[in-house]
This record gives sequence, C-alpha cells and structure tokens, in this order.
Amino acid sequence: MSDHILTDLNPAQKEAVVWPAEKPLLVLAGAGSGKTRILTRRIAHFMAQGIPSFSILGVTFTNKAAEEMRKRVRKLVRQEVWISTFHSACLRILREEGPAIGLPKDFTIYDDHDQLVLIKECLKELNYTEKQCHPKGAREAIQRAKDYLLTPYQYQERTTDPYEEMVARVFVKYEEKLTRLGGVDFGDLILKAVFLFDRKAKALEAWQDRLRHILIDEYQDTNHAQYRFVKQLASKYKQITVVGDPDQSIYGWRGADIHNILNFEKDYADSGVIKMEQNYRSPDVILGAANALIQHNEFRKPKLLWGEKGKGERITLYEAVDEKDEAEFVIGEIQKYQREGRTLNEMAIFYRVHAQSRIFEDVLRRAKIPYKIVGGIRFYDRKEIKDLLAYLKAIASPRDDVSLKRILNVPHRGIGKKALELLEEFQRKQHLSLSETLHRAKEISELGARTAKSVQDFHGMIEGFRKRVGKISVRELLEKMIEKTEYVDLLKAEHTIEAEARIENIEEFFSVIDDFEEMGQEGDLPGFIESISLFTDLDTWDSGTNTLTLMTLHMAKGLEFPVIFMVGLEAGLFPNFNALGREAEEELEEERRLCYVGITRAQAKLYLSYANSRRIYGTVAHNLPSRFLTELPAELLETRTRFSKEEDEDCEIEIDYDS
DNA sequence: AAAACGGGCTTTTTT
DNA sequence: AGCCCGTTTT
Repeated sequence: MSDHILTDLNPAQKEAVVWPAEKPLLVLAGAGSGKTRILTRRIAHFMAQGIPSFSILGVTFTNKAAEEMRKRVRKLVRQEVWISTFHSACLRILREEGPAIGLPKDFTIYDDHDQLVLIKECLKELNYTEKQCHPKGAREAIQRAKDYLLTPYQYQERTTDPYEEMVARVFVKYEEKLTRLGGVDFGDLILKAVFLFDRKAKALEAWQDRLRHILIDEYQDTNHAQYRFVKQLASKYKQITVVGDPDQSIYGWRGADIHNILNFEKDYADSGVIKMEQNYRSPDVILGAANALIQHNEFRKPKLLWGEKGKGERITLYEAVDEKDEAEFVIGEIQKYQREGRTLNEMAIFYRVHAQSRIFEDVLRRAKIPYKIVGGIRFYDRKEIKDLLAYLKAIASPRDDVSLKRILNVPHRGIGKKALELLEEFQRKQHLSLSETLHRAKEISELGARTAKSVQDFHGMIEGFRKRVGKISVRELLEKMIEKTEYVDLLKAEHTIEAEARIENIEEFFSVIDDFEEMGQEGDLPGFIESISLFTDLDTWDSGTNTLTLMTLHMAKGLEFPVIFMVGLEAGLFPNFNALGREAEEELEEERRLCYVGITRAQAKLYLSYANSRRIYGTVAHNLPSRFLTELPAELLETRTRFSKEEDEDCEIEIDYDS
C-alpha cells in the first residue's frame, strides 16, 4: 500500500526500515550512507503500519536537521511528526510538567552568555578574582557537571583539589541565583527532565505511554544526561531506534560519550544491528582517503566505506607560503569553478578554528564574492542584538535581573556605577527583584534626586511596555522601544561605518521577528524569546542562496557539498594542540575523526591545504604539515604550490557526475 | 558621579 | 569584536 516508502533502498537500508517497530535497533551508518533517509523512511513505514504519528518522537542534533526530517516525512505520508533536538523536546516536557518539580511556570532560558554574567556576579560575591577563577573555565566545569547529571553538592563532594573546591562554591551560588531568577540553563533542560522522570513515576509513565517509539539521530554524540533521558523514556516499551557512526563522534569535549553507542546492544537486549557501509556521496578517491585516515585510530570498530560513483578526481593538496597565499589559492579555484558553471552554494571552506576565517573574509570581499560565515561571532552575540533582546527579555520576565541590569544604563541615562551599587544594596537588604527595587528607588536616600528620577522614568517605561505585551505585535513593541530609547537615533548620530553595520543588524533582527510572527503567533513575546534561545547560527543558514559558505569542521557534520576546501592542515592547528590535554591519545583520535568528517563531506572534489607560515592570534607561527596528511595514501593526492604550473583544464576535470 | 577614551587581552570546537 | 580596567574629561 505504501510502495514509495520502500523504493530505492539497498538491502541494508531496507532491512533497517522494515525492522520490527517493537524491537530495538542500532544502525551503524557510515558517512553518506543514507542515514537521514533511513530515519525518515522508518518513521513513514511506522505510520503506514498504523502507528499513530503522535506516539513517535524523533531526536536530531540541530533544529535544521529536525526541520529537514519533518519536511521529508510530511512528503512521504502527509502527516506531522514530533521531531526536534534534545533541548527542544525537554523544554516542551518541562513546560507541561515543570511545576511538579518546583519549576516556575514561566521559567526563562539562560544562554551561555547569561551564564557568564551570572558566574561573574557569583565570583564577586565570593570574593574571587577573575584571575583566580576564570569565568569561562567555571562555566565549562558547571556545564560538564550538568552533562553528567551532577548537582552542585554532588560536584562538591567529588572535588579533589582547591581549584575544584572553588569552582564548586561558585556552582552552588550560581545554582541558587538561577533558581531565584526562575531561570534554567541549557544543561538544565535535559537535567531537569531526567530529574522529573526520576522523581515522578506517574509523569514518566504517561510520557512513556505517549511516546512509544523513539528514534535518535547522531547517537554517537549524546552525552550522559541525554543517554539517561532516552533510557528513561524507552525503558517501558524498548521501541527505540538509534542511528550513528562512532567514527564521527566529535563532541567528546562537550561531554559526548561514545560508549553510549558502543554499549547499545548491552543496554537493549535482542536489539538488531545493521551496518550501512555503502556510500552514496563521494567518489572512490575521497572514500579511500577517508578509510585510510580513520584506520589510524586504534579505538574503533572496523568499517570500510565503499561507493559506486567511480574513481573521481585526485585530492589537491596545496602547500601555501602563508595564510594569505592559502586564501588566494582557494578563492582562485572557486572563481575557476564559477567560470565552469558551478554556483557558490556548491562549495564550502572548512577550518578548525573560527580565527582562520578572517583572512578569507578579506580576500572574498576584495574578490566581491558573497559569503556567509556560519557560527563565529554569532548574530545573537552582537552587542546591539544582545541589547535589544535584553529589553525584550526584561519586559517579558520581570524577574530577569540579568537582562534588566544590562539595559539599565543602555543607552546612557545617568545611572552609573555608584547608582547601581546603591540599588543592589537595597535589593539585597529587602530581598527584592531588581525591577521591584527600581520601583521603590525613591526610598533610597543616598540616590541623588536626578538619578532617582532617571531610575523611575526607566522603570515606568519598562512597566509601560509590559502592559502592552500580547496586545501589540513583537515588531511594534520593539519599534516603540527603539523610538522611546532613541537606540537607533543615537547610532545614526555616530556617523561611523560601525554604527551603520549595527543598524543593519537591527533591521535583520526585525526580519527574524517577522518570520516568527508570520508563523502564526503574533505578539507572543515569550514564545519569540524562547524560539531564538534554542536556535543556532546553522539553523538559520540557507543552503539555497548562491553564497559561499565558511564554517568550522564541527558545524559541517551532516552537511555535504560538491567541492570542499579544508584549510589549515598544520601541526598544532589541526590536530589542535589545545585540544590535546591529559588524555592525549583519545583526544588525538577525536581530532582525526573530525578530519574524517570533513573529508567525507565532499561529493566530488576535495582540496586540502596548509601554510608554512601563518599569522594567527597576533603572532606568526611556522607550523609543520599536519600528521593527518601523511596518513593519506600519496597516490590519491596531487600536490601544488603557488609556483607549480597550472595544469590543462581538461585533464583536471574527470569527475563522473551522473553515477 | 558619569561618560569617554585607550590599552591589553582574548579564541578550540557548541547544542 | 567585545570586554575589562585604568585614566582623563565633562
């Protein structure tokens, strides 16, 4: 009855799709083997068998992947399925069940920047300097602890040295503050859901009965908290499908535990295991390079990718004089491809660290090639966007002191350091929120008359906006706010290029708002804030527009492009020395997997390059070529330098695009 | 007391 | 490019 669900599948793929829905299934899917296809078809197949769509939960790594998968399922069976990231899924559960574990109904999400602000406040109160305890270091420790489901007190018990004890005290304070503010951070979303399911057996069972079929993508990159969440949900019916590739596990530094996938068969008795090694993406040269590279990893299960796309063109290795030479070579090749009819969205540049993007930006701008950097200085990290967002957050959540404090004197309204100190002192003594403190500012005698007036005016303005939430659209709200605060007018008055750029970003922000409001919920301010707090740069990236894409190798996972330039293959940069810590061997293997991910993104042609001298982080480094280059079979490479002769075009192009 | 300015530092990867 | 911090200007 539903032939289209089973057409164009190879035997392994078909087996994975039709594997009984009642049984656990592990699909070890090599790069480019049709992983997404299996998941969507399997979901469609479930529904064709009469399994209701509302009993299915699909989990992917990014919102973009989730959207893509929803779209494909919709096309196959014309039904909507709940497919989202772990974070979004847990958020939805907590919105329903939060009060059962003491979460306020209107809890807000604190992103990593908010976390940092909060940690800095904690340090101040505990009299630690930022030299003693680096805020970012503390944040990382806290995030890792949450990935492992540790409470601050459990973390404290496990400390082994004075530094960790210090972090533990910060963690305790941080958690207190967060609770008081009615906030949860990213890690909390998963952690609290697990906590809920641990404590409330009834709630757990209700969700188990509701979501009887669970499918997880990129299972090799799940952390312990996510693993527990899945295990809780799946433990009653054990109707779980996981798909992943241990060779593409690249988030160990973020708490991902490769053992989750390696131990799946032990966790779920009678599970089916299906290996998919046929690759539909890349020609043999690229698969050969990928296979050869990854075999240098000692801790892995054997696997060999093979394809039917033909030999393909050799990988070009470019030996650059310096980073400028490297960038100019890459852009030159891109222009050559453009002349041959390739579009910019068919090509991409991958690098190990964001800092490498600068030189490419310079050269691309000069060449007038439109480009988009995914990640890096994210749109939502820009000062002006953070300011406006803080306004919206402060209006939407009166308890959000962090946001309110950010905008208290932005733009300048005469509420400086001293005034803030007085306000905070009053706040502490009276146990108030910052908003309530502002309301009662006239009770603080030390505050000058002019400052007190300024504070009251500010508070009055915020209160005024709060009353209009829901009555007017988010766009109108922000427009009125910008008008009242003269935020844009003040930027215009600067008459600088920088200010111009900021105004453009604000316009871009309005189009984000419009996109949200067109989806139906006009005026839903909390909904808008929530939607962007879980979105990443990648989620808004549009692969359809004719623009060149630049991104880190981490962001490239799951994507594919006909032509790929992997740059900066130098010892120290990639593998990255900073990534090699105590468990150097394991971490080196993760770097190698990252390289493997990069190579296997190429659908037709791959370029690798390194520079003999590179200016980065303000100094000039003379790096040796990456060890990964020597791990590739020499016969798959053709080496070029800026002095080597251009080869004839016709012997260079020998790719068989049709097969 | 607030604002403006300049120097120094920062970056490994991010849901 | 942003943030912190010390110094100078308003």
